[in-house]
Amino acid sequence: MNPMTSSTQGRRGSYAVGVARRQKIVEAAAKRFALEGYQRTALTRIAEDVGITEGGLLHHFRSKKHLLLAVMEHRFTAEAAWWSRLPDDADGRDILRAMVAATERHLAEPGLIELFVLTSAEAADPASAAHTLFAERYQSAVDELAGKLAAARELGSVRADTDCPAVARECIAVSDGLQLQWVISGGTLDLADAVRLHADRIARTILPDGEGL
Amino acid sequence: MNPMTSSTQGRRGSYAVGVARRQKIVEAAAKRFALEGYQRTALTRIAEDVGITEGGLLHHFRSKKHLLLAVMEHRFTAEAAWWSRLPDDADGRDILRAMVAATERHLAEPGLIELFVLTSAEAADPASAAHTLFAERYQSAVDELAGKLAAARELGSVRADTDCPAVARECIAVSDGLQLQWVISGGTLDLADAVRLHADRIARTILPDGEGL
DNA sequence: AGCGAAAACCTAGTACGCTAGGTTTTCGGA
DNA sequence: TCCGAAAACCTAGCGTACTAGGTTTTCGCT
Repeated sequence: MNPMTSSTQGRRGSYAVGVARRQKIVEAAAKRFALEGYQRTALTRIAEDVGITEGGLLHHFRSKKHLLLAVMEHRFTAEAAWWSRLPDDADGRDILRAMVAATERHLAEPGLIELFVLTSAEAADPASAAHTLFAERYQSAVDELAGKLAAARELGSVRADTDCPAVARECIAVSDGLQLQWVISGGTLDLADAVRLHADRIARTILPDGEGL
Repeated sequence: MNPMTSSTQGRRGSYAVGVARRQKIVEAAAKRFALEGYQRTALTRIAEDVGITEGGLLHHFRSKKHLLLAVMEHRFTAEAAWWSRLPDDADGRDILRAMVAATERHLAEPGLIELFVLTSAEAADPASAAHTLFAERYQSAVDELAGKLAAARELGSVRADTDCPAVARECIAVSDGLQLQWVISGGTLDLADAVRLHADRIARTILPDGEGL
């Protein structure tokens, strides 16, 4: 029998101390990243926060980017949980309104959009770990949204000639693109309103009544 | 008289050697960044390429980010020049088609979109130099596109009830957001097609005939 | 021509991200 | 209970971005 299934296999998992430590690290990192920015926070500081050495921290997270990734993964999980609360039989209008609501929630969490933009850039490098995470996230985000739209189309609350995956991609692109413009404008841009305007345009082209939101 | 206007003012400008050096540095940096990526290229390498020390390089560009910025500024200038070729009396359809064409041009230049996404993230920090550049770029990009749309609206080739700045922002957001999805998909996504689909939707909502492209 | 001030460039040193390899701690099983 | 293997953690050292301060080069002006 191979070592993985053997009864005498070595201890594979983490120790209790390790799990607790990692959680503390992610919390400390999230706090510092949001507060002073990713670039400006030194790993040594985070390590100090949780009472270990920089080297010790790097045992748990192979690189600073991996740590950023862990923080973002945390956020994504919360985001996915929120979306799953949208009922399966939601009509087209409900779905578009949920998009707008999601943007408003993002705005409420300070520093989140900045971190998102940063991780996006990191993900541009195919060799990075962020790339894998983001590739998966985008795939599932597009798929989920497209799926909900397709379900609504079956129920007749979205036009039959709608290209659901394309609309889903576009909505996500607008959301990301406007978020970028928002951070760069220094918060001047009325992000929620801009997203609403787009959702309204989508509504006029994919809802059977041709009306906006 | 103040020192700025005095005939005995010190030599303010750069020397010929300096100008030439800076140009060489930007060229070398652009090449390396596109080839091996921003993070992976060391300043020492670029300095070697142009025959100076790392310290010497940092005399011309205060930081690696400033250098990246200089490279991007180069690209933006070329981009602006391209857009200025669009005639002032272009109708709504022409403008939307130009958007699609712009995307196709971006795709032709390898590494450009990656660099753009990277600089975007950098620009999220209000204290960075990239922030200022991007803020200006977005403002002028939105203004120019909105202006062209408004002109078309005056000529009747765009509906009278169109919110031109909003449409401009949305177009740019979609372009940026889809570019992000493109790099993350590893080039799998048909970017040009996705942009075309959006332009088509815009066309149906802002052109008088209600037709697509 | 050559003075002199500013640009151009270099050297030395610092902080940070990260690696390699060693030491200590945890904890399931004999 | 206590062995031992893996996790947890540390120390030492490297490469890179960047700073401070000094030296050399450029070039307008007299």
